[in-house]
Amino acid sequence: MENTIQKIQAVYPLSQPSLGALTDVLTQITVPKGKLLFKAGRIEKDIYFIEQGIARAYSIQDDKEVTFWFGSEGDLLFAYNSYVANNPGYENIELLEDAVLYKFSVKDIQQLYTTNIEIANWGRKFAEQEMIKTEERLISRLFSSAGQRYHDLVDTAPHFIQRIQLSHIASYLGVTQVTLSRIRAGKQ
Amino acid sequence: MENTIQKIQAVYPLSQPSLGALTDVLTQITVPKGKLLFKAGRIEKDIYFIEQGIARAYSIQDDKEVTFWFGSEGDLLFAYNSYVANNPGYENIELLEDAVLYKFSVKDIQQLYTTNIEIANWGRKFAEQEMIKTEERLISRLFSSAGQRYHDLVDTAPHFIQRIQLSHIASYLGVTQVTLSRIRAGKQ
DNA sequence: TCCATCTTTTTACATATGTTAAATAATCTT
DNA sequence: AAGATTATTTAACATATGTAAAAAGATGGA
Repeated sequence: MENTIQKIQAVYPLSQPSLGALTDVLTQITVPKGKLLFKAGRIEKDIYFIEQGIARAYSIQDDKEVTFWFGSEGDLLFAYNSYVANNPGYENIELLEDAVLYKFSVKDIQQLYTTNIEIANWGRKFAEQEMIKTEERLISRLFSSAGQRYHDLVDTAPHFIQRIQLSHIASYLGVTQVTLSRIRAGKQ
Repeated sequence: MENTIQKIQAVYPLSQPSLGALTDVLTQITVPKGKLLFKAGRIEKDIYFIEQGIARAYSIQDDKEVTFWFGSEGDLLFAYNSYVANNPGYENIELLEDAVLYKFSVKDIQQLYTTNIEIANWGRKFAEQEMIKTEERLISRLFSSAGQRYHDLVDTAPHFIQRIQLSHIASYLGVTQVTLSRIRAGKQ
């Protein structure tokens, strides 16, 4: 569980006992490529660390899939509204490769939040970092053209470009695959 | 400080002693319309609750202001990167009306986070709620046209439409003011 | 290795949105 | 109240991106 431990300590360093309390609630599972782990409209009870593999989150809008997130090793899979407020999620999350995950329940982590101040602060830092990342994605949409954002993605997350099919990348960038082809051909 | 207290308790209910510990670090200030409270590139040491007034956050991109956030009574003014990581912010925050704010320092709140588990969980819930709100803004951009988003804003936040000039609204919606005029005229 | 399927690119055309500028409307100042 | 300034709408034109369909390329199974 190397990637998972590294992610946990990168969010907010925990003492050995607190780290133990957190890892005690984790269970390893393997999931095949193509598995739809989260479905929109459900209250999701579990959260997963990605130890190995790649995933995308999408929603259906006017009969079309809109991809709005990619994750890989070290990222967490969770439904925002289920995690925060025990409400139905709007995200479908699909594994794009065979994956190894560490699973735990929202209930377990919330129990730890109210009893262990280190883990409460871990949860705070985790939410703060997700908040920053989400804000960055929003800002990048507001400030940059699809072409710029494609090149940013090539520079900062080449593994996404290499491992994910272009129809999903185009959707993520907010353009059609035709436009992404034009971008890749250097026509803008 | 009615709006501020109400906001604090809405994020995560605090016991009387914890609420006292938090409000003890607040100072009331008044700020005139037009004041630029946060400037991009600075490490911002303070955070503010909006007790009364309205504000916008924007950045400069290619010589143009891009507005990406509005806030009013009960919202917090803070620079994401300064609050989370003590880094320079990318946001300019301008008061659009004469305002009453409650000010406190990032340092003070972080001190409380490490010593008071209730306030640590308050900070966690606050970040989680900001994360959800930011994700919602992103999703709304991805899924809805500017026209739909304008009508959503009219329905869910009419005070923003009434109190904020249309050039800022257009920027927030990600279109030019010409397009917003066409939307308002019902031409789409 | 060949065929079927899936993915990506290219083409041709339609259209929504941007740009620039002018006209109208609203607000502020003295 | 008049004039000046600022905000909003309208018009005319240019262009980037979407749509639909076909072509080209890649992948996988028998």
